[in-house]
This record gives sequence, C-alpha cells and structure tokens, in this order.
Amino acid sequence: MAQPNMAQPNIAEDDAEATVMHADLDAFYASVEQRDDLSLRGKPVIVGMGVVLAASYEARSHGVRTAMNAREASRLCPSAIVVEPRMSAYSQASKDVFTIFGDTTPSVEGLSIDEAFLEVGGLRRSVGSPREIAATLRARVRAEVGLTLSIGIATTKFLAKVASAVGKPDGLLEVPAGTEMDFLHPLPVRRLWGVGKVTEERLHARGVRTIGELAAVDVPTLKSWLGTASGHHMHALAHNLDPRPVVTGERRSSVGAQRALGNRGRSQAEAEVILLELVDRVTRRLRRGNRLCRTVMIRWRGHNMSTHTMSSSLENPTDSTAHLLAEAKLLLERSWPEIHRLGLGLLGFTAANLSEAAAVQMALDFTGRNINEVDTTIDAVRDRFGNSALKRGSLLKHNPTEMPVLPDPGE
DNA sequence: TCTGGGGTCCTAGGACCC
DNA sequence: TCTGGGGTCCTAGGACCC
Repeated sequence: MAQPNMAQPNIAEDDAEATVMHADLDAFYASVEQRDDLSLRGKPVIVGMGVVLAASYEARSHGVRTAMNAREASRLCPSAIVVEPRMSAYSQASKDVFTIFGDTTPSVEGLSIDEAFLEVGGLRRSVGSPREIAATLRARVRAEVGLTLSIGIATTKFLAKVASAVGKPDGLLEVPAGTEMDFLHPLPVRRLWGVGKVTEERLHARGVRTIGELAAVDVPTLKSWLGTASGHHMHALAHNLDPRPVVTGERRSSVGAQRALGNRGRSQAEAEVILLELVDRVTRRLRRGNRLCRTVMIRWRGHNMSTHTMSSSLENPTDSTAHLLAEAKLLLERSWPEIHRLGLGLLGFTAANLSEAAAVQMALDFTGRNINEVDTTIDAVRDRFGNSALKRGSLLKHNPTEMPVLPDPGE
C-alpha cells in the first residue's frame, strides 16, 4: 500500500506562469444539434444511431455515455431524442471555432475536432492576462458560433487539460502557478491523461486511488507495475512535469478508414469490394493532402470482438489507389483463413509511414546525381519540409539511380 | 438495430547491418 | 567451447484518446 508523501517535488516556480490554455467544446456534436434545432434545447439528445457518438448533458445526467450502444442508452434515458450525425455541420462549426482561436494567438495546437491547446504567454501586455483572454474567447465562441467552450489554464499542457475537464461544462478554471499539487493530488488517478480502464484497475489493485498517492510511488516500482515508458510518464504527470510545448503545424502520421459490418457472414469477394471503398477514401485524402504512404495496414474485428491487424511496407511511397489496393488485397488474402474462422464484424484500412509528396519529389529530382550528394539532399529536404517529411527507411536508402518514377497522382 | 470511426503512442521479438 | 554490442526497421498487438 503506497502512502501519500506530502514532500513537494523540487521545481522552479519563480518564473513559472500559467499561460497554457486547453479549450474544449462541451458535448460538441450534441451541442451543435441543439444549436441548430430549437426543439432540442434543454432536452436529452443523443447523436449516433448504433452507438452513442455524443450525448447532451441532459442525457448524461441519466448515465448515458459516449461509445455506449444505443440500446443501453435508450434504456437509461427513454425520453432521449436520437439524431443522426451531421459530420459536415460539425466540421464547419469546428472551423469557425478554430478561426477564433487563430485570431487570439498564433500558437494553436489542434488535438481533435473539438479541442486545442493555445499558448498565450507573451500576450499579457498587448491583450491581457490568460484569464482575460480565456473569458474573451469563451464569449466570442458563444456569440459567434453559438457553442459553449470550457477552458483550463495552467503551467503545462497536461494540467490545462485536466483543468478544463474539471471545469466542465461551460467552465473557466485556472490553476495558478505554485498551486498545482494542491489541485492535482486529491483527484482520482483516472483524471490523468493516459490512464484508462486497464491502468486504473492496475493502480487500484495496488491501493493507489488518487494522483497524490500515485505521486508518492517511486519510479522503479511504477515501472514494474506499468512498464518503462508508462511508469516514467505517469510519475512525471503526477508531479506536473510536462515539458511539451504547444506546437503548431504538425501533420498526422497515418490516415485510415473503417466500416462496421454487423454479424452476418461475408464472402471474400464482398470483403474486397468494401476494401476498395476504404482504400479509395484514404487515397483521396492522401492526394488532397499531398502525402504519400509506405506502409499499409488492414484491421479487422471478429464476431467475438477480437481485433487483428496485418501490415506490410512497400518499396516506395505512393498515393496510388491501384497500388495500395493490390497490397491491401494481399493482406486480406493472407488473413482470410483467420477471418473465415472468426467472422468479419469490421474492416479497416490505414495508410501509415506518411511522407510529404513534395519532399519525396525533391529527393527524386536528384536521380542520376552522384550518390555522395544524397546526404546533402536529405538535409536540404529536411530543412525545407521538416524532420518528418521523409520517413527513415524510405526510398532514400536506395541508390538514387535506381529510384523509380512516382506514379501519376492524377490517375 | 447487438458494438462507430478516427487517431496516437508503446512494447516486444525478429531481421538485418556494421 | 566461444557466440559482442549497438542500432534501425518491420510487424502484430494493446492501451488510450475524442
């Protein structure tokens, strides 16, 4: 049994100031529905027909939760109004809100469709304190987009996220520098970003229920419970040690699509048709984003809900539907005996190991030059497109004179 | 109406390289 | 009999997030 240790970690608090903001739209999809349909206001609303994608706070008060299946949800809240999701409306609302974020500070890091980190240090003199900026932001989002926004302000990203969650709904919660541990340590471990059901159970089994109790466990012990990386990570977070800055302009590292298929049997031919649709959706997005992929992965779920993946890497990055479909079909074929045994309840396709098409093209432009220049090329490409523009182990390992020509993106 | 759709990061073993 | 030691990449699976 871990005993709480009240000793505070030795962190420099003199120059620390709470300038990281985490902004999070409340019950996002459900709120957009209530905004657009007056008859839904003040009523329990569930978005999603098969599974709950979002629930209004009125529905949540009956115990309805995200990811719950629809039958369970309507049992808990029979009066709930169930609506079909309107993704384009949500994506427009998200854009509108992110525009306001961008007006506020250049340092915006989007986390998902409905939340972002904003760094507002350095704006004190010209605009105001973080708390003032947050109040303005909330008022603008309410007036201009018609949605409520909760904001947490703290010295680190992690703590700002915890603060916005604690402040919800429609809240503004600042954790002033120096008071972090007072705020954090009484909270249950589940509040930590990265502690889900499994980790929570593991910690509970060891008698650790609050973040303060977790903070008192030494690192080697924590590592033995949770693994090396998680052990370190959780120890750091419990002491509010989170050096990650707010970063802008990060590109996602994989793109995927999937479809649930229900419980009836599917032939391999049917599965291939579904695969074509998935690959097509993904490659369109790749081309629109000017990205190439080197690793393809299929994911499937059996009727017993077990999930499986199979992946393979191509010689050269591509966004070609034909090439990626051919590779995906091979994976499907290799998996088929197992799929046949367990049934096919869901099929997904993911393109990973993404590169910037322009960066790959720039590297290819050196085809035929002296191989000694390749290093210089890589440096130049990285300077221009950033570190992750070209994946290690991609075509630059090959002799440039043997590099194939990229497929025509306009096929 | 049995169970969505999109992601991230980590682990661990094996292949392979120098 | 000895069978290093460090590194990257690939692949499959799992926990977690919204």
